[in-house]
Amino acid sequence: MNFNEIEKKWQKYWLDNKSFEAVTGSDKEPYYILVEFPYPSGSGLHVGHVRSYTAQDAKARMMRLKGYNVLYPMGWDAFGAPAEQYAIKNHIHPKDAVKENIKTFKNQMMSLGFSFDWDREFSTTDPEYYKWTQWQFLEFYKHGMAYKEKVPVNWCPNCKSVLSNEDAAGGVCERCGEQVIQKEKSQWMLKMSEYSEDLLKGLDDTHFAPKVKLGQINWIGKSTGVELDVDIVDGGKFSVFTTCIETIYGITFFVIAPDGKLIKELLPRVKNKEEVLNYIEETKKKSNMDRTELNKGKTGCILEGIEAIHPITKKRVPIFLGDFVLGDYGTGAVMAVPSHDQRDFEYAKAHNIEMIQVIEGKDTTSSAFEKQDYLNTGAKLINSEEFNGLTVEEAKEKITEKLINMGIARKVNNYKMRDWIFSRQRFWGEPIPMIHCDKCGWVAMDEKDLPLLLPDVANYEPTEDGESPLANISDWVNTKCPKCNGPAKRETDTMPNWAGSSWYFLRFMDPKNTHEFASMSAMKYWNKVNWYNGGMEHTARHLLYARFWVQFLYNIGLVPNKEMIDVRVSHGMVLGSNNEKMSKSKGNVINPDDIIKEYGADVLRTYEMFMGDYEQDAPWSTETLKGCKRFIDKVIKLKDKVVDGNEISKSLEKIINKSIKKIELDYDNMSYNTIVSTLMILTNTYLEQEKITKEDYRILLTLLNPIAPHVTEELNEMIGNTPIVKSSWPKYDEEKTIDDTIEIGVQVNGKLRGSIKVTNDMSDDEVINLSKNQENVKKHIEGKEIIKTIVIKRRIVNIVVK
RNA sequence: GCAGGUAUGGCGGAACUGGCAGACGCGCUAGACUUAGGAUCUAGUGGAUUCUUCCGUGCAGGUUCAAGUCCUGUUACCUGCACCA
Repeated sequence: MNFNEIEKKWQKYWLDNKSFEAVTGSDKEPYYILVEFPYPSGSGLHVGHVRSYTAQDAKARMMRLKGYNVLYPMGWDAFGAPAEQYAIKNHIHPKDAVKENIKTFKNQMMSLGFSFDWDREFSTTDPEYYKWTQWQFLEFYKHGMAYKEKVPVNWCPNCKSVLSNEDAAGGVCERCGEQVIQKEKSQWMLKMSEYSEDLLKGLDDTHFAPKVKLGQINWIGKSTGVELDVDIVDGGKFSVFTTCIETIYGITFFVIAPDGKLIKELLPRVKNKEEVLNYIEETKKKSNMDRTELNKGKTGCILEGIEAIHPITKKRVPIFLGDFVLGDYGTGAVMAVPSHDQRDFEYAKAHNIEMIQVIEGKDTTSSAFEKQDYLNTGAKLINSEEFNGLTVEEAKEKITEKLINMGIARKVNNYKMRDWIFSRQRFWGEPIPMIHCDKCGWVAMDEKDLPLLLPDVANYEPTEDGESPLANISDWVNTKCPKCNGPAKRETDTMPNWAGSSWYFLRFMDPKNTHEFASMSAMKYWNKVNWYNGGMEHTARHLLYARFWVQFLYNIGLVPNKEMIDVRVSHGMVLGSNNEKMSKSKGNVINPDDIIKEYGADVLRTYEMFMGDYEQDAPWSTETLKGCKRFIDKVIKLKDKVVDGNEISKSLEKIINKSIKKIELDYDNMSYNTIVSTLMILTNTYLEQEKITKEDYRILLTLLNPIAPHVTEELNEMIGNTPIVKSSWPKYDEEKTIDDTIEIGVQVNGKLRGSIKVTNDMSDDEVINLSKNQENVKKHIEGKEIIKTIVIKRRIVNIVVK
């Protein structure tokens, strides 16, 4: 059997017959299965893609056989740095590079037989698509959700571009690994922080995997506490945020952020201006990395000439500057309680500041007694006037109450999640459809003029000064103000690559729509993405951006649900055979094309499903792959045993029914590896038979079809059946999944001593008698007193003796 | 440091609400067929053993007639976040 030929044959058949067309509005029940669309990079499809695409493909094919109207689409996330860099490196226009790469990817996907509805294909770089990305940006802008602000941003000196906090995680550039530094730049921002609470609450309406939900919760980073006003001697005040208001009597100093607004206000009153300014400058030079990893020493200096007043005791308290306080979190200032916070403790030691212990229970001369150690332990307050003797939990309430009554505090939630920096100094992204006019300021482009196309130019490399390459193209930049018609300039920054992927799953529901990004009726029909799969590396950010985007659209009435993704799961990586991440430098990369050529797409698909727990990483093993080839060969060999017959063989009835049931359950649990092993067992059982009927064979082929679609279609055709793709999933009969007689173990004192065959109608007494008559069991209970006998139906017998 | 996850033969991994640990596959051993085998088929394969048992799911305890599974403690590795007040 020439698998290359039959694979091509069936791929053509499916395409010609539109076998996988998803029809919006069909009477069948809709089911939307999604995989993350890839960056069409120059290196082609990775075996990791094959794993998740096959898993979802098998699910899609199975659901179609079960009668669902399945939407399983594919497209291309082709904007962004990887495509641009590839183009620069290979000296071609990104547009052409992307076209080329998409072709490669699509061919590879075709050769794997994925059942995508190719009629719905699009790329985020298509003007017909990014027109709507731009249109949605304007919606953000019109609703006050997009704004431009000069902010200290993460800057990658190598890529010459601004990075979002997410892209600069850990203080290094996500793309090139270069150290990120801080730079002030005027950037478009989306007010994602306004959605913190909604994004948190919305998780309840989803069925994301627990670890995925947790990832979201961690990014949002909610903490509940108290914002407290603090007066300054000789006038003025500032606020601090704390989650430990119970330690208020332990305050011995305040610390404010060197990069925050507060210090700018206070600066005129500071006496040691030079020292303070020096420290501020120093902080600016430090990258994120320095502030977190390399420089945990508690640097800083006191603000001379400024003192705070303790809100309750009215004592004078010094104020310090310290870069362990962040300007953009909370109020940019903290109350420092060195006895009960390790950072404050270290700072106090470094600057010789006194400490007051206010919670009893630990010696605080060498380290702080922190909240994670005292909370919920019944620890009591000391040195806290009328609150002495209260537990921490009681004091938290009482002190908060007192401060609120005094009018100097309020309960506040803070979130780590910041606004989304939406500007990139890049060529290869969606142009931001904004125009700056000296008279009118920022003006949104007219919707009618969208899409704002990227200019066709030869030079698209980033400029030295960090401006977008678009800034050099004066034809494009110079335009007229939509408001006053005077001379104006276009925004030259482009959108981040996360933009296009934040709503692509909506477009798939209605990809050809020319007058809206997707019609409400189409979105209502498909309702939600039922099952979304992607890598763990995207679960935090991409999912958060996409959910934010959708929630915004929902709030302005443009999508039917606040959450448009119901189930989200993440697959494990395919590692190299040495158990390390596949990479060119390690020489452990497996190219799917080579495997398809040598073993066929069906074997590769089967193997990737079989290789291990779907959510866990798994190393590549060509040996195991060969085992899967043997399995497929066995299925082919079975054809020689087939005799006419439209009934299931009596001898196979049980195992067939059991297998169908097991496989359905496994699809729900994403246990793809046990689906394959169940099919292997079924095949092995068939092989033991003298003859099998056409019906036996047809059922096996149908069950295997979602995973190995080509060879099963071919074999099915050879025995004269209509194509599986036009048939339906076999039904099982619950009654026939139960064996009449089974063998169960017999234990004595919990140790296995024998086994017996039992039938369904046997009474417990009969089972016990049978057990006791077992040779080996007899030996172990002889001359001993039987204390207890436990019979678990169809499972086990345990005789307890003394 | 914080949060989460994982730990089962030589290897990848099975084991539903606690109920015969090691399914299935790889590898290995022996045999058959072969000029040949890196093809195929058959049998075996957790360890130890006095051949009947004993020991075995990271480690130490506990609950139970019964624990990979539940509880307490602990170790190692992986992932994410990381001076977030």
